[in-house]
Amino acid sequence: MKDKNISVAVIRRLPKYHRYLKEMLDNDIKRISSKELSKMIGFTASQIRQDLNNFGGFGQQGYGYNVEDLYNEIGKILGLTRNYNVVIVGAGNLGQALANYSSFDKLGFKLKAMFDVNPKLIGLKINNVEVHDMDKFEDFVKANDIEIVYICTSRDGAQDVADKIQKTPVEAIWNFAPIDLKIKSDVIVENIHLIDNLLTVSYFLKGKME
Amino acid sequence: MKDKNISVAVIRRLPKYHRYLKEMLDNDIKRISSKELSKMIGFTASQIRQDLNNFGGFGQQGYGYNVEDLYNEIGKILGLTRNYNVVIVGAGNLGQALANYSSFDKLGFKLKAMFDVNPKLIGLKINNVEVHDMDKFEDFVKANDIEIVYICTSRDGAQDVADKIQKTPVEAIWNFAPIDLKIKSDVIVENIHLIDNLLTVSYFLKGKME
DNA sequence: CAAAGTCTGTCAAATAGTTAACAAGGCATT
DNA sequence: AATGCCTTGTTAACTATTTGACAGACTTTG
Repeated sequence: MKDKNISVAVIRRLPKYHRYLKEMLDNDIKRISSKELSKMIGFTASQIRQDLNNFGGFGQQGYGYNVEDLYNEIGKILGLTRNYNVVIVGAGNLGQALANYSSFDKLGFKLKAMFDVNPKLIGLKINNVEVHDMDKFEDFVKANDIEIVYICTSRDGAQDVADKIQKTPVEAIWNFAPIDLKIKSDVIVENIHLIDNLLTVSYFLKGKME
Repeated sequence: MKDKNISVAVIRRLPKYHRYLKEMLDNDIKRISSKELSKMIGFTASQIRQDLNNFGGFGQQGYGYNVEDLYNEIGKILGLTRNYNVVIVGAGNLGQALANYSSFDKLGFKLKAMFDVNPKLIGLKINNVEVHDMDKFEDFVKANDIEIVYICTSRDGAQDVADKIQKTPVEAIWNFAPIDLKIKSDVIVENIHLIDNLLTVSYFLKGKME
């Protein structure tokens, strides 16, 4: 399964398939056709078949797709076959919110520690995970095979964290700070730019009013 | 400025322009060419000119763009010329995090109230905004000209909130619950699907390892 | 077990989005 | 005030993505 030449557009749809298939699985639905899935998920049936075929022929003519198999296959494609060690930097409300989401844990993203510079937060336990002093970050990350860091600091702290990360074997950053991190190495960066997203809301709102 | 036929791809880049222009403004940079901006922002110069030209000729040949003017123009396009009344449903960590972000307020998104079903949270004040009982939601929203609702509930509570919203004049939803809301009216929905985003991280991580 | 119906995989067509190229016009400098 | 340099706006070429169409394969049903 050498996923070469798969476009990002396709990749970003995969989690949605995964989500809907999980729901079907929970509702004991055994099979699904691209047409039915289309109705639920809102993509065209053609697109669904095209998307899935990038990774192999998971369906069967005259039958459709086996929900459980397809769910597992997409899980594999998304890298959900093993656990990832994770830490959160920034133990404010947002960091705590992420620490408390059990769904990340269930998918294999295992939170090993949190870090902050604020003495009031250091030592706290959130959902059984301890908040450490940021001083300990590099050592901890190296010693515990951390692969992903969620950056939940303020805008100003984020680049510092990114710089520190580049001195470690960390492979990926999930960034919530409203800034584009400058990264020299090949660390993967995925951003949640809340403000950017909110501004599209006001754009469309404005369009409605006119 | 009849923004007809503008593609969503363009719209989603506008907030990024806005963000970079703000930074330049703060650094007293008066003018910028598409080429320089390209270097900073990572889009091609051609794309930048193309994007901006969808909305009008903001630049000047031989000179470039006036940073302040362009910032203001993009602000206008994004609907940042007035305030929006907002409430948050779900006063857990995430709701509280959003309530505490001053940047939303600065851009004109004015938080008027929060709502929750949890008696322990009701009555609390977060950043000077009170948490009300969810029972009061519809009345409050109607009485206070609320236009945008941020849904920060669990997955299970979200659709109920969406249903309630459709009985009010609320125009837009910013949804953080991991579900695609079923909406019959023409309410604008913008989703932050954290899990979907995180799964793209594991996808790319997996790709790196191979 | 054969006929009728369904549904995938895939190729081709259509649409959308991005990049390249350049003419025309303003700026800066002498 | 004229020359040369920049930089936009814009058109056209190119690339990517989505949709449509259908042959072939499997399922279902009687």
